[in-house]
Amino acid sequence: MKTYPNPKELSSSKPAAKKKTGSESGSFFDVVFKIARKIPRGRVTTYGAIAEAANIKLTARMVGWAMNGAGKAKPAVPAHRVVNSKGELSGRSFFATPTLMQELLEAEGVTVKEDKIANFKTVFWDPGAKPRKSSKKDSKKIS
DNA sequence: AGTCTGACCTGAT
DNA sequence: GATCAGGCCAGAC
Repeated sequence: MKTYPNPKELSSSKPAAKKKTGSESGSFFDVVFKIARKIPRGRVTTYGAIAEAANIKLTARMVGWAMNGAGKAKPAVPAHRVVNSKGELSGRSFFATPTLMQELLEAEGVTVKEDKIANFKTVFWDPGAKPRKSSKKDSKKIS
């Protein structure tokens, strides 16, 4: 819906370029982008998980906002690998095409059913989890 | 400076 | 088990 008086093109945001005191995290956007880009192929994560990995400083909502610049972020952020807690492609409408998100996921080996991740829990990847080698299967229980 | 929205999450009813 | 409501932080007008 957009209550914007003049949607035009939403070209006001400019997250990139914004150093801060030299801290690793320039903007909260950067943090989200970093984690989003860290998502392995064929795997998906949730906004909440990213927020948690970001330092709790951000909330799940903020993560979604950061994704607003994902399309402009470079390299492009795999926002299609980010879904909500329900495993639904909530932001699919924000993509170039509402089906692009699903296509990308399926192209990576992720099974999408009805705009939702089929084995969401299976393909779910925790940004906070250590990238340890696959010594064992990641049996994670989502709270 | 104040207001409002926003790709969410969790708890409570 | 499903639905409602509140909360959260940050950017844009």
